[in-house]
Amino acid sequence: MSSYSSLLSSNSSENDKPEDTFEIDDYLTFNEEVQESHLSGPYKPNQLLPVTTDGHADQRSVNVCNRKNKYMEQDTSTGRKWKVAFRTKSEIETMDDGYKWRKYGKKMVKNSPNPRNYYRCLTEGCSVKKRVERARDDSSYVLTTYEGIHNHNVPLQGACSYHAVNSTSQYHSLSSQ
DNA sequence: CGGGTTTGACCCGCGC
DNA sequence: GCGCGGGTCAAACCCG
Repeated sequence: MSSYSSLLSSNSSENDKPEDTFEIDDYLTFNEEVQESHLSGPYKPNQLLPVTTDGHADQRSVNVCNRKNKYMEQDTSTGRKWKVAFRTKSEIETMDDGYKWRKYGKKMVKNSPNPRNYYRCLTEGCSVKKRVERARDDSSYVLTTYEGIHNHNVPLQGACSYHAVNSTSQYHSLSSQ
């Protein structure tokens, strides 16, 4: 895929070079209150939406995200939230995705030996949050959940250099949590 | 000294 | 009402 940030932006720009991208193991995006009329294809309301399993977002995925972005812009007053979750097999947890984050919390989660870390986007007026934790069943995987849509561009152009290694394509559903 | 992190306390929703 | 678990706050702390 191109960078996560360009995927989320309503007008996806040019693709990054392959060496500037990171291989994701899974990529899920879901909207808590999405209306079926806003989605095409087999997706249903409140359903997790597997976007890609090979580490590259396909055109359908981008279309879904773009549609959802527009939908959210129309309904920010309703409290609808966009969530994007993906899993990477990586040694490091805090990957530089081009945005500036501040850590504001850390919690041990039940039935997991690994803590969950909470981050907030530092850009003023942007309320995007993300949660990072290691998978409870395999600590070599990092689960990252983004909540919200950035209302600004990536502040650090060219900073999206992820080097997660040995990605695989196992399906993983966060709905089991 | 300023900005980011740590960490215990606090808040809130939910199930019983 | 109470306890539990997840999420957030904020003071203390750390570090460049």
